Amino acid sequence: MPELPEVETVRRQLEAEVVGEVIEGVEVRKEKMFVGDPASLKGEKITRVARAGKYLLVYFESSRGLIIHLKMTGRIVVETSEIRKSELDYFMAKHTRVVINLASGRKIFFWDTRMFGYIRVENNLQDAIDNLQKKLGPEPWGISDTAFLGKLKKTKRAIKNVILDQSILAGVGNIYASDALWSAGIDPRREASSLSRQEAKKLLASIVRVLDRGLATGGASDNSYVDAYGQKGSYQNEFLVYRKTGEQCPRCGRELVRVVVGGRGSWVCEGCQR
DNA sequence: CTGAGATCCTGGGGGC
DNA sequence: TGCCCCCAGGATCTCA
Repeated sequence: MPELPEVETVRRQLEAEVVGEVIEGVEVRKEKMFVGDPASLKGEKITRVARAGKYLLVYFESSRGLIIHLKMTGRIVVETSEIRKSELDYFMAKHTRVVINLASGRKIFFWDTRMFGYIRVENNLQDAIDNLQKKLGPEPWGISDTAFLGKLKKTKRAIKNVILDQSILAGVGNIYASDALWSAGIDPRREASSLSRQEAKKLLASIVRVLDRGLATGGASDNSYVDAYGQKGSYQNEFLVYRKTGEQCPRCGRELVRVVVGGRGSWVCEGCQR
């Protein structure tokens, strides 16, 4: 699932590939996944690609721009000489929902099996980003232990639901939440307000650590994620507990179990997560 | 106000 | 081989 490390990986690559490119036209194959008038993008020049939480932000030279969310199975892939024809054919297959044609002749593919993701045209991108930021909490690197603890103390919700709440902390998804909670030795079902200062500090440090590890490995390609070059990341090879039902806890050896928290699968060691 | 649950969607996998 | 059902989960919506 594209979470912060996956989206950031795509952002870096997309920025490296498409800044300076001018949009020639947009081919929308799935109406619901493109919000706005595709024809209006002709002539827009891309100047910057940024990110807010799990949202990709594509700036144009004008005040306009795009907000992209990959949701669960979205992929953004840029046509480059490194991507072989066979791979492009694959991306062009039935799950390609939008194709952005660039004046240089290259293409940006928006591929999404489950069609939860979207590209939205914003006539005033900065205003749209400002509104988006109001709904997003800080990224895990940008919050103090004290401020994090303060947020936890305010709610009786399960700690896992709280760290997945984008208005509290932006960028964490199910994979990194499960691994960070294991790393910090905290049971995902714990009431958030019950965490001690020490536990909150440890959890925040664990979240930062797993996200950094995700970034360093190019993200998790557990099922459908690939980067902007169509390549898999490798964080899935270092999952701590995510989707490891029945395997041994790396810390205490007890069998890991899957529990459901907030309707989501969560992997936990009931021996060393309290 | 909070928090829980449904919803959008398709494909993969297990059971029989 | 085929069919059914469960599962995957980010954000948004409804409802208690």
